[in-house]
Amino acid sequence: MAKINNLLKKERQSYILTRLNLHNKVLSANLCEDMEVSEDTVRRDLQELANAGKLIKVHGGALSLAFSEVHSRSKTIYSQGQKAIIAEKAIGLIQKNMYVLTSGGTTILEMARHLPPQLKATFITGSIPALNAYVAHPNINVIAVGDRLNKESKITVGASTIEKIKEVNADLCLLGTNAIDLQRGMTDNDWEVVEMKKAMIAASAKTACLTIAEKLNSFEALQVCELRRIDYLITELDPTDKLLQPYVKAGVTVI
Amino acid sequence: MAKINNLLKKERQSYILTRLNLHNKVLSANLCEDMEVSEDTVRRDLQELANAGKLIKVHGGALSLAFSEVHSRSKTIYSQGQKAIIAEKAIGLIQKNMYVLTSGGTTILEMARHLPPQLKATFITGSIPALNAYVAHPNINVIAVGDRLNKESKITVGASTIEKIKEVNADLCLLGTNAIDLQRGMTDNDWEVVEMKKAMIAASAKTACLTIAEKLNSFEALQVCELRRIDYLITELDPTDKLLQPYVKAGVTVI
DNA sequence: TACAAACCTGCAAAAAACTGCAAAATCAAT
DNA sequence: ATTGATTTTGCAGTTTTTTGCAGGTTTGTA
Repeated sequence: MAKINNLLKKERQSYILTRLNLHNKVLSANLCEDMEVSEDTVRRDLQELANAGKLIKVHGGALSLAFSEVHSRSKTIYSQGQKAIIAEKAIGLIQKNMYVLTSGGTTILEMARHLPPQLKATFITGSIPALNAYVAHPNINVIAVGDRLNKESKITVGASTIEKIKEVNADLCLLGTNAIDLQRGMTDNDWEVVEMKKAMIAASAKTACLTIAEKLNSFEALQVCELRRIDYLITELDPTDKLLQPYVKAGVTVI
Repeated sequence: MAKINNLLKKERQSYILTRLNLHNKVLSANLCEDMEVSEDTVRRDLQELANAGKLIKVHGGALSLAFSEVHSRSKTIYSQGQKAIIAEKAIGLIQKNMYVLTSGGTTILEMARHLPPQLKATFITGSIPALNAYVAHPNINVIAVGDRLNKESKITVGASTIEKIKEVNADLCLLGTNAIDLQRGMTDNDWEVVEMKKAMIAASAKTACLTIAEKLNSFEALQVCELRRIDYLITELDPTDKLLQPYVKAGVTVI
């Protein structure tokens, strides 16, 4: 970083803000070296800018305002909206009298809440929160696959669950997804959950993968299935989005 | 997962939350490796975030709030105070490592919420609301008996459910009760629910009948079991209450 | 029941922040 | 240009924050 000296107070502060916009963070030690002023001066500058609400002061430096917004309330509501978009798209795949296998997860839950009241279909799942949502629906049939409960993921797991799923010939499988990328396909971090999802995919004619775009191109330790086993990829983005083109090219129908 | 170093404290915590939102859980060991700080620092970060209510700290890592928020809405239950009394009495019957079959209903639900956190036992049920309550408990094992869902009563019913229950040798069966009287024993109004309860009683060494006193000496169309099959009768009243004496005389242990 | 991993407590070193103060710089008039 | 008021800056000493570590304890699991 270039050294700049003999700055007036105003100039220093605008320099700090410029750097902050560029890198989203500044360190006091760096600033006082580059501007050739004492740490105290830098600290006082940061303090003033923080009081003016132009940055967030932290121990050792400062962060840009964009930083705090990442996990604010508005962000969580925003992601709720994204999941609602995904939910609507997924519902478009469900036709009358279909048998639908679903996993758990917040995205699936959102879909369960958005199901149109007149829809007639049969939903099969081991996810307790999903079951909870399905029972509120007036017309669908619900089948719970039972066995031991994995309390962390709130789904039933175990041999009996897998067996029951294998007996099903479902039309569609809707899977909430923790991670997906081109090389490793769909991956997850819980062995039992992975086994469940594998069984669901095997028991369904078509598989749809629901995920917010944030989780695209990330991976976890355990593979659920290769990318080519996935028929539909559903995100909140427009199918023409640049981020999704690699998946289109790989043969997945992106919705 | 990519390594990122030289982070400010706020950045570290933000990074943790991002990863948590992405994958629903993080391991301390992973985090301290990826951010290149000591385990102590990670632990302190997680502790602070947990105190701020941004995540759930668990042994070895942390969990996202997204999942646990789902079941937080608790409707006010009819005569909740009385049901709490019944719940406490019923819990007194449960001993360590017991296998307990339970039906559904608000009284059972109240009991599920009152279970002492250190209790270790196995609970088996087909009731979705009960399952929802059981998953929140840190130590119990939970087994869901699965099959078609009866949406009115929110329990699983059908041949497969009955079969599964028959395989169990439970120590105790806790039944929420719609109606009980001296002549007809326990009665109910839903064919499928009655079949489930019959199976549960047959599969248990002891049967406890939970009911508010209001429902004593009333009856419904379908018999679940005769009075002599009931080992314990649990109401909110004192066992010496006049209303209960006929049941004592009939050989039921009134609690 | 034994073992390893995770946890907690207290401590100490390093970095950063704060406090008060005086020197230096800036500004605004003459 | 000079002077006086005001602001800004740097410094010394002290306090706080952060971090890692040593130890002893708890916890989860096989």
